[in-house]
Amino acid sequence: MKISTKGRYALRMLIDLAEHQSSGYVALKDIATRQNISKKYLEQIVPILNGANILKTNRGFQGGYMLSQSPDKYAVGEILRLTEGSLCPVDYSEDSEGSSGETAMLPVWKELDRLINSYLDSVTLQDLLDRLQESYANDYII
Amino acid sequence: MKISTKGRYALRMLIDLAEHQSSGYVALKDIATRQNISKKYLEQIVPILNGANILKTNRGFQGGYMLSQSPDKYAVGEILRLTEGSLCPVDYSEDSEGSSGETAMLPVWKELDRLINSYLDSVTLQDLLDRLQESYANDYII
DNA sequence: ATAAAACCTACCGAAATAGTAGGTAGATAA
DNA sequence: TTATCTACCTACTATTTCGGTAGGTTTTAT
Repeated sequence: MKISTKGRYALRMLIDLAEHQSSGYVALKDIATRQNISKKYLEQIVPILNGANILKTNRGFQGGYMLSQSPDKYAVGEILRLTEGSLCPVDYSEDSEGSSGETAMLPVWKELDRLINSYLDSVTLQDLLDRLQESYANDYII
Repeated sequence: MKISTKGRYALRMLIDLAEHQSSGYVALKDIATRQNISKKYLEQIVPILNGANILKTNRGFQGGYMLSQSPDKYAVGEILRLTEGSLCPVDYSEDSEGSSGETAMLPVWKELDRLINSYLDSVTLQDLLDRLQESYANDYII
């Protein structure tokens, strides 16, 4: 019952991009350094986001990535479903043999799935950004 | 983000035991057959529940297992935490290096954790049993 | 005594996880 | 036009987890 680094790194990358929207295209190298993630591994995650039109890309010298939409258009749930596959805690597609155990648990798994997705879809990149600004502001006051 | 067979099988076993409370000690063989689970694999899961005083055991001839308490005393969340370990979707124990990405996500993971546990702790074996009875009743009517 | 049950320990193949490594292709600035 | 910086692509790999098997030992009602 864990979210893998793949999904977490994708989110961290997008948060980083959201923070640096004004900087134009941001090189993967910089994101990797700031977020303390292996750049090579990030390279492997990027195509997933790229294929879903999450990012705008510039290749070559001074190339990099940008968010293709404003941060309030990205739900955390959406990103995680892209990178992690379904967030559903149980595959109840096949082999629901109808044993009493499975029958009894099915509604529980469905409700849990609904709960998880509903919450994660309610949080956007913009929300995360707002909270970051707040935490930075607090740091300044103290 | 999946719950493994370990936790699901444990739940199915307990549901089976709850259904057969009146039958005295129930042999693992019977549970395995009814729930369509490898008995040998179940043998490996049982000690986890046994160590937490979930079960009463009788060894030897006509031995088997019983619930040590009434079904309303068992929360699904409790069973899953025993078998799966923490249900928390992210280990935020170490390496929270303070990169903006981690900082921003931390409250989200915590809230998700709270949500998951809160829901799963609200469902008891008795609830599952009640729903099963209902579904059996519906089958009879149709 | 014997059969049926729990209990225990070791092993094992496949898949997923979390990366590395090394190279190709495109864009820009000098 | 050439050097450099970037994205992009493909393959490999070590480790861990998952989902079991296999085979034996101990306990106990009959």
